[in-house]
Amino acid sequence: MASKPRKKQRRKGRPANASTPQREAIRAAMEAANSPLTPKEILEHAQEHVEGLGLATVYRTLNLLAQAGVVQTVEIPGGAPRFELAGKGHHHHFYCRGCERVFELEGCPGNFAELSPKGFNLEGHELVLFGTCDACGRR
Amino acid sequence: MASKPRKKQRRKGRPANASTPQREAIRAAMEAANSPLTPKEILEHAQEHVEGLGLATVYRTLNLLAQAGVVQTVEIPGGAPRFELAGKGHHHHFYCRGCERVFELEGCPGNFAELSPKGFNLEGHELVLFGTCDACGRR
DNA sequence: GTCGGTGCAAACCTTTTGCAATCTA
DNA sequence: TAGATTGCAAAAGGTTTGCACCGAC
Repeated sequence: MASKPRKKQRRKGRPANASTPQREAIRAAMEAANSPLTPKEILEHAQEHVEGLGLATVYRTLNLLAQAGVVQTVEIPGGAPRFELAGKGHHHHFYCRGCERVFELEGCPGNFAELSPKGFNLEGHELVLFGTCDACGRR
Repeated sequence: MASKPRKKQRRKGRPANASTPQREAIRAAMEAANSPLTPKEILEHAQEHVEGLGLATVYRTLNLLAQAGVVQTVEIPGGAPRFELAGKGHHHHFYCRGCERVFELEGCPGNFAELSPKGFNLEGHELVLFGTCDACGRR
């Protein structure tokens, strides 16, 4: 180790976390949808605005936004991982086994503290409901 | 046409879903653990009883047992898929962010029907609590 | 000119599948 | 012997990473 680590001299080029057409398109795709989307779905929607957009950029951007707390991951047991914009307040999801779509739910029964064993520190929870949506139930 | 069997037509070879050392070891590994295990963990534990056991066999057996309702999948957001023996009654899980272990919880607040939108048919739910376990909380 | 962002392709990881060998009823 | 199970390796999906090029400050 001949040289000592330099301090971050980062103001030369473009600032980090810049707004780019790709990132705008990815965020727009998620805003347009009112339910969590898979990376593939995000790619397809965003490609309508930015041609040549690659899946790697979608993943990189999603990870970036997730780290910044702008997007949240939504994992449905038995389903593909999805992403949605954060900042909508605490809510949960309903997964329709018929059309495999995910719906956002309002409200939360909360109060799961009593389920935690003694000495455990409860920091959060995840709740997913399963069944059939209105349309699939009528079939 | 060949003669028709009068009793249960047991085929010539080994009956399907037979008990084998591999399957016994896999089931034993899950019984020994009091928390859901990942396929890799199951493989490592089962290999102590059956040398040369392959990961493919673990997956095949798990899928077989899952289809038969003997094991259940437990998916933790942000964690690897895990498997546990079924037949323990309805319960949920606590995921410790410190040691990344999964603990089984007793009881269930139930009654999530009111969260479902009108016309939706609720068939089931999945609940996961996050936080730190007793040991990790003392650190 | 620098440095971050992007696209492409290769690498990685997890899970599934094809196939020959093995084993049991 | 027939058919089921297994182990290995290859395949298949999904996600991440390396690298050269491009564009914004």
